[in-house]
Amino acid sequence: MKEYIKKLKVLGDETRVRILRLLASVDWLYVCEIVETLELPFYSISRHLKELENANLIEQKREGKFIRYFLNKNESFNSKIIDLLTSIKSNSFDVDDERLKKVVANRDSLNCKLSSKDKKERV
Amino acid sequence: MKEYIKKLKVLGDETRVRILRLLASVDWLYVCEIVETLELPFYSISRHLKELENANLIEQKREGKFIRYFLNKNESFNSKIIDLLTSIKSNSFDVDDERLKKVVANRDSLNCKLSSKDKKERV
DNA sequence: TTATCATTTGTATATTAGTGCAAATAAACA
DNA sequence: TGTTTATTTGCACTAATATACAAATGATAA
Repeated sequence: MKEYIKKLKVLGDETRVRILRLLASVDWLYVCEIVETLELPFYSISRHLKELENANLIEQKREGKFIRYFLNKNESFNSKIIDLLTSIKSNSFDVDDERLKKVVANRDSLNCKLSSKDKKERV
Repeated sequence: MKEYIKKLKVLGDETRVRILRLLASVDWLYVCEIVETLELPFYSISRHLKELENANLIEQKREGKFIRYFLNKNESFNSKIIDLLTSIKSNSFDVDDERLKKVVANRDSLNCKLSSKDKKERV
């Protein structure tokens, strides 16, 4: 499929848009931080991240036990997409932003084990 | 579904992106002109137009036997989407633009019957 | 080496979307 | 009125996506 359609197709999902917006507001995030922020199961976030990566919208880098994800800023079309997405105003984004702030602030005491357990119970 | 996701979702299809680009380059088009330009079956174009309309990206207006479609320019998010799409460079768009030029030039002698027959035979 | 933690993946199932034909509308015209 | 033309729609079929669980992988630490 054409590269640009692949990118556009991947935008048609709220979780993926939320992930892209998170990554647009900080340099990078661990998978578990995204899980924590969006309150969705690990495997769900993982699959969405893979789709975003297949569309070359994001990239990853392993850091020991953790994996960092960050925006791929090497393509001008990507930047235009991010501009479009960050222009959207929505309640759920505000909530995400709030939670992200806390998660990043507590990065030192990061403990993915607890939060992912949390998630399972809450669902 | 949230309005903005509905719009983004609808962009994940090449035919719909091609339709939006056509409509961005002229004031309006008859359905049969889009069929003629994109060389796709009538029913396929019709269905895609309906999806674009459901997402409030385009509007229609009947003119006698024909129906005109045109961009909905009343939402700023729509304009941003159109800007994004028109920034894409692609061979197939060039071909569309060429054909559209001819179709619009021959608008006076418009004859949808012939061209849609054409389509069926070519497929 | 075993245990633990972060993340991904295989498989199964459910849901949604795309494709194509033929029939249905809606307007115009003979 | 019946016919033709432009467009939409119902239905059947196939293909793509989403969702969930459990098991697998890859890294670290005990």
